[in-house]
Amino acid sequence: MAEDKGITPQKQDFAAWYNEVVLRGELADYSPVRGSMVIRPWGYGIWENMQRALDARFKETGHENAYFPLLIPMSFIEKEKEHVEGFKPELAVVTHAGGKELEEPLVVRPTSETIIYSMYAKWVQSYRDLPILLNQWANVMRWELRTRLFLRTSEFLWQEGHTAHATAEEAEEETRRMLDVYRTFMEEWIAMPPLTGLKTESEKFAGAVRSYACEALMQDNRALQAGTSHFLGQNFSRQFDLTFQTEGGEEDYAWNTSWGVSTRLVGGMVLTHGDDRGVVVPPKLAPTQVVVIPIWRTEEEGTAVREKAESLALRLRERGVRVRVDARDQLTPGAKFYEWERKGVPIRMEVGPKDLKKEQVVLVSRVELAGEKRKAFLPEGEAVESLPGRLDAFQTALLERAVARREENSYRGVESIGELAEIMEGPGGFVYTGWSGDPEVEERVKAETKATIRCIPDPEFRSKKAPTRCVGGGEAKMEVVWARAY
RNA sequence: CGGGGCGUGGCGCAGCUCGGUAGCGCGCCUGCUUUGGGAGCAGGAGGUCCCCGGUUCGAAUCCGGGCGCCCCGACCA
Repeated sequence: MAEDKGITPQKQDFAAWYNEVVLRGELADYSPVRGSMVIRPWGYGIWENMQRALDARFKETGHENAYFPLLIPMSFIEKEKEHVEGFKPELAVVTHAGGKELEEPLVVRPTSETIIYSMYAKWVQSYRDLPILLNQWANVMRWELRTRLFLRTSEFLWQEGHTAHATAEEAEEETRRMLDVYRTFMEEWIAMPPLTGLKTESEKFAGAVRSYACEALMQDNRALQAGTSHFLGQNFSRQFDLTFQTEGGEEDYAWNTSWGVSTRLVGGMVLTHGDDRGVVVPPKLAPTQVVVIPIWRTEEEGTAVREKAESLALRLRERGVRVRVDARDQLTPGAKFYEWERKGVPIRMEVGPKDLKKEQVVLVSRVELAGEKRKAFLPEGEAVESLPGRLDAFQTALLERAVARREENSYRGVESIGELAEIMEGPGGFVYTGWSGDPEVEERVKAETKATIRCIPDPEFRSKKAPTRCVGGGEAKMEVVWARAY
């Protein structure tokens, strides 16, 4: 029976590995409707921790939460030309309600720009009403052809920030600020270090003037667009009459931004840190950071050991650690070890009769950190005292590991499509090349290599020596990063 | 949309070639023994075999049609 208990190894079949890790780690399960999923408590707890951290940052940067409705009049979506074209194929439309056909079909929001800016139009008269800085936590629906748990489902949870400003400069600044919020969050909380930069015309959000994105490199060396921030210019303002009187008394259209991250981040976390044992959850995101497993034989031992486990848990909670004691009697300790490892709890604490006598505990780390054994036998006091530090070290180590992996799989100075194709067919990764800015080149490279331009990287990610040749021949006007994407 | 796979107790599957009244593992329930890396034994519960139609004395099995889900390729956070 030991045979079917393992998870398909990453190296054998990455897609199968991912599915099994998500399902068996109890992050999510398939729902009866094609392409939609149920987020289970463990997965939702991770999302809640993400929400908490992000929400705090949104508030710190001056935003408030609000809620706009799920249903949007079809005519709204149709107002912004590029916006409709971008979303039409994946809209779910309500045509009947209350037992009869509706006069005007309603769209289940794929995103909320239209409804939100139509409301802003109502609320804004003067430059004094600006800026409006709102965010909403919501579900959205995009009828995707091909779906994957967390990474692409028909319905998903996200936040969408929508702001209106009096000047383009201010809106642009907001766009960049929120991209940076995302980037920092991904690094500090998910330990998933993204590349940031500008999207090309063909990859930008439908309806935006410019899109910026966080692009993270997963363990299979494919890129995951993990967060986007858009400068919308006056595109939506014009369609929804979002005008205001300037200080000089003239009428002008407001400048908008929108930005979002979704439950896709949970998938990104799995694809960044997971291993053949299952999920690995960074301590800052883990609903349970330390699981205490009492081990006993006799009832007498059981009582003593469980008591000890509870008192240790209490002491850890006093130090701000999220702890859970798993005292279930029906499972052997080994079964619990496997279960919590599958779910990715960062640290396990074992307490048995032997430890009671020696006044020690066993700490086992979910992953082997640089230069440390997974298992440590420590005096109780020391274990308790050291745990917050251990969790921090765990978090830091994950980020360092991920940064190192990203750099090891980044290729700079690539000058030809052939070279790029070779990397894509082989190991994959981020490939930096020069680009003329010609969409035709972008299209051709994509057709030949299946790689897309993930972004025009921000200055800090650019190569020391700027490329001079475009990957498709001719002169380079800028540097871009290619990868096969999720 | 194209290609592939699958649909049988809660889960994973066998049975289908060659029709004869449904089985295995895990899980679940009860009891006893267990518990430091996925416990053992004994007893037990649980199934419209995806749906509709056809062939047949008889269909999980053969034939026709439909539906659903998953995976792989073109579009997307």
